[in-house]
Amino acid sequence: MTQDIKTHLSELMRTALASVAPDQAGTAIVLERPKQASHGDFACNLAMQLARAMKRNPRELAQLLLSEIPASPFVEKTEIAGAGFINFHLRSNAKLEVVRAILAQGETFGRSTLGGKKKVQIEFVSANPTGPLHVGHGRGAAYGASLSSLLAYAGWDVTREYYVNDAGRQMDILALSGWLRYLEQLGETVPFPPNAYQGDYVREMAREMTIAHGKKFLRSAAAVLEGTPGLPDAQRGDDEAKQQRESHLDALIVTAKQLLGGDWSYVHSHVLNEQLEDCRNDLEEFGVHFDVWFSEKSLFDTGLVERCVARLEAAGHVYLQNGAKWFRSTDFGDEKDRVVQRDNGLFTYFASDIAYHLNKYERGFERIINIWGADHHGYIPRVKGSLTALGLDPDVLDVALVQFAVLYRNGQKASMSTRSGEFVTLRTLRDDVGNDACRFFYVLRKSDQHLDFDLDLAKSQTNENPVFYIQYAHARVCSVLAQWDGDEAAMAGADLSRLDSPYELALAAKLGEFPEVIEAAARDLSPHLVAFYLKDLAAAFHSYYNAERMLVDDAALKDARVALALSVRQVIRNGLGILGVSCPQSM
RNA sequence: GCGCCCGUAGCUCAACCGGAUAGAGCACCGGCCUUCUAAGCCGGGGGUUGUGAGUUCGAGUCUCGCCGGGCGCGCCA
Repeated sequence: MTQDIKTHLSELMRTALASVAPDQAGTAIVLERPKQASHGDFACNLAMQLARAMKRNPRELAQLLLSEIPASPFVEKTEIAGAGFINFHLRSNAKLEVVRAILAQGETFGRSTLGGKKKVQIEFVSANPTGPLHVGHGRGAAYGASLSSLLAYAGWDVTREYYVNDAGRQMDILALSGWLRYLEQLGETVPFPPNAYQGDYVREMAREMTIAHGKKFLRSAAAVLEGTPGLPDAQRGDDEAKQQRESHLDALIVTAKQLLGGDWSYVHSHVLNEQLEDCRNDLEEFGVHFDVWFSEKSLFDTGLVERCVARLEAAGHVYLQNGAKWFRSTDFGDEKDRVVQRDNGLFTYFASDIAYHLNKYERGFERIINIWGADHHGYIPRVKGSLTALGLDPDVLDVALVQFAVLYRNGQKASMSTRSGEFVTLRTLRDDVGNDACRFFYVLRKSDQHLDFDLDLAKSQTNENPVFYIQYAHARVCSVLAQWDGDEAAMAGADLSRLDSPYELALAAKLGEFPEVIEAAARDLSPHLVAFYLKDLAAAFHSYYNAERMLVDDAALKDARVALALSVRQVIRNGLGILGVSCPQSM
């Protein structure tokens, strides 16, 4: 029953609708939980919806509908209120039925068949493995992991995937950075380029290489610098100077590849694997798990990128200009056409991304969700355009944008640039704040809203962090149950009729919302709704806890209250489980 | 300049397909521990939902203008 009380009411309304307005039978029945208790347990706005189509007074229509609603054993009374709402007041047995359902269903309570077991792929984080994850990635990780759990809970067959950008220039820069540090440690100092990776982790990787391979990769500084254009003055920030720095870096990469020959790919894969491993460990510790780590490089190795571009070409969506191949994305709503293959023959990142998406479709996913930083929003039209051009349905793909978290320390913005090395890592944040608070804090607001992450506040470990509030409710239930020391399983059959206080009925109503919250949150890709719901549930429990005693002498009443407490514990567990937050037994 | 997103209490944020008196937390003020965990509860002050129009039974929510903020506009990834 439980959730089906809503379905039940919906059927009552549909019966009334068929009788009052047969030609409007297709109108959706909307049942809401009124904000005010005096408005009953459910409100229906059907009469107002019909008013427009039928050009009649909503209250009159409400009266007609009301007289046609069949009698129900669960409904105490119905009434017309406001502009034409029909309010349902339920009998208390109907309100308490949810407790029984929770105890019977346990950790499956709230699960839904909404997703129909359809295969959905969720790709998230996908940070370049060129350095530690920072707090911006953390948000994407927390959101993606929670969303994945949420959709799985709502009946989807979820695959969590990380796209590893192991094929581009950034990886070359990282390999070069590691190698230059390696040379430096062996006494061959080449001026470290300002636009190479500065972080200490690069030095550490270099140290590991010296330990493992000694002087195997050693070359003279003079050889490295030979033929390399010089660096502009460090103070210069103009475009020309920036261009010169990039050229300098690229020249060094070319030289390094020549000097190292086959060893270059060793250095390259060494730094890649180091960073990837670090990243994976970081995420696993954060409770963020991936089913697939997908290599961008593999798209080139299997020739899919080439085939993909050829396919676009064959379909007439590609033209040649200035030696480069352009995809005519403007035909599909993009602002301008995009290069897929440069005049030097190299494919662009966009080309491999088209191939990646084609691959996703070919793997048979019925739904694809990309979680991107909001700064990539301009990228959506060209990707969707390329899918359309390939004859695929672009609506299979959803892109959920995550705004970057802006970090504040001592009331000031903290820098988050990876290259400068002055960023706060996710690991640092987790150490300071704790994984639970971190996971919860990240999903406490809509993902596409800016998040001000106040480090000092998060570090303070006070009750200002709402995750404690929810965990505390759970711990309180556990504490009561420990003192009660009865048979939990037997409570599934407890007589609940003794629960009649406003606190108890309000709590039961709140528990009953859980399945609706799950579905709404899954539909909107909004795990934050689960977080807000849990705060509300915890609040209802804390109020009750302070108002009534559960372990009373009256055995029947005690059993009923214990059953209620057990169901609260279960729903908190189910909810926090989706958000990746633990449920301590005591605090 | 063009495009996308956002403006809600002092601060950080909610608000289910457009519904009834716009809600929480923090901060501030006043109460509650001889009774299951005070990381809690109860009460109080605090709002022209940036602004001006429009759509309708009804707008924080939809449409348009304006003001303010963010992001994007590479043969980068």
